[in-house]
Amino acid sequence: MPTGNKDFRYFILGLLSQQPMSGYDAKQYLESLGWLVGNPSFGAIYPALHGLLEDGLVTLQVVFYENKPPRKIYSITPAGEHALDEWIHQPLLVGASTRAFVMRLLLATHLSHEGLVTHLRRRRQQVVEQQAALRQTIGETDPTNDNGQRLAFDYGMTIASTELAWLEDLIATLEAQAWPVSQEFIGKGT
Amino acid sequence: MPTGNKDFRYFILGLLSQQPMSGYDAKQYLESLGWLVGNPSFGAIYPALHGLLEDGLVTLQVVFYENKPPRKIYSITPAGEHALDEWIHQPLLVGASTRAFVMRLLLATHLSHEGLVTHLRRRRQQVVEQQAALRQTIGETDPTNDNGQRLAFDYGMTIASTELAWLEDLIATLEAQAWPVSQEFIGKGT
DNA sequence: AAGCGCATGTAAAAGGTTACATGATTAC
DNA sequence: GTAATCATGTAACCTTTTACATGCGCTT
Repeated sequence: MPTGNKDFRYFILGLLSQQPMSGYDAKQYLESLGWLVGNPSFGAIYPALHGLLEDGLVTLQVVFYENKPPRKIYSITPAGEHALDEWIHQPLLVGASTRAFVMRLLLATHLSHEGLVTHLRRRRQQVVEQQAALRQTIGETDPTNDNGQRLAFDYGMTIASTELAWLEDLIATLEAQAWPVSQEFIGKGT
Repeated sequence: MPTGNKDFRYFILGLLSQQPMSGYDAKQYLESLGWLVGNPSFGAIYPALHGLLEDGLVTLQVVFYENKPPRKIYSITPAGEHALDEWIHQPLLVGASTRAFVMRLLLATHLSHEGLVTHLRRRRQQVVEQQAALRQTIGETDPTNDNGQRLAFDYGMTIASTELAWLEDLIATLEAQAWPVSQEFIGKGT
């Protein structure tokens, strides 16, 4: 399969594109996000950085301190910018995790207006499909059924509805921002 | 430490405790849940069943058909019931995934009233902490900051708030039921 | 006769966590 | 002197996906 692989690596690359930092920095930053994107261990972060370095997507600069251990600051290269751009514009795989969605959302600055809207629309479709699947299963299941299943369905539907509303709202806002161009056009026509 | 060990295996065991089924059945059932608990592959399901069988937590019965391939129906054993009971009452690890929470929620029938409330309370605490972490990071970050970050924070806060409200609501309902404990119809015994 | 749905299974590879090792400095 | 923070890194392990193999019966 073409995409989906090494999402985490590209996400780290995205962080570096916003600001050069060390592996330690990256860990702290991710922790500050709560569990939005999980809390990967050093065993995941350092190898990711080494890989990016090997591929020439980042460069390394060692900074020495008098009273602290030296730090390895990674910075993105032009090749890295290009790779990041390619990755972030790839559509999420069907059934991609919420985490995959949030990772790209966090790097929204690297998306064009159109790219962001597209990303949100795709997520919206997935959430709609998730809701449909739940509704169908709930319909098929006889109502005398398991309590845990009912709770989980309700949970899923509640979260999905909220996310959907959030997405719709944001999409509408972003589309309105694109609107003035057309309005100008319409204005001239009228 | 994102998840408890072998959560998935125990989750499958939980499915079997609700109804004997084959690996193929399990896959279909999980798919019908949308992405509530993910869509594990056969490469995850079959080995899990083999492991359960080896540990004596399930038994196997092969059912033959005339026009279809034979199916291997797994049923939970008393030892399996016991192991399931132990597992499901263990508190989720700090930072456990939403998926881990939902898996236990789906098996809520196997939790006592107290056990379910405890489970929900622990999840509530985690969501509260997640929100606190986000608020703090948002506060520390200067407002001229990155657009993607703002979007992701807003997303995280919105989802978290909804989940929190859902949890509070359910906990309140269950606590209200706690006194009129009522007749628990355990099993189908007459 | 080709292809699909059923149904099981396994091996290789990918990706992550856990747990450790190192070593300097600051705080109690 | 002992713990904690800073900072990097590796190796063993665990789990899961990917991708394949098998084989039957039904449909086109």
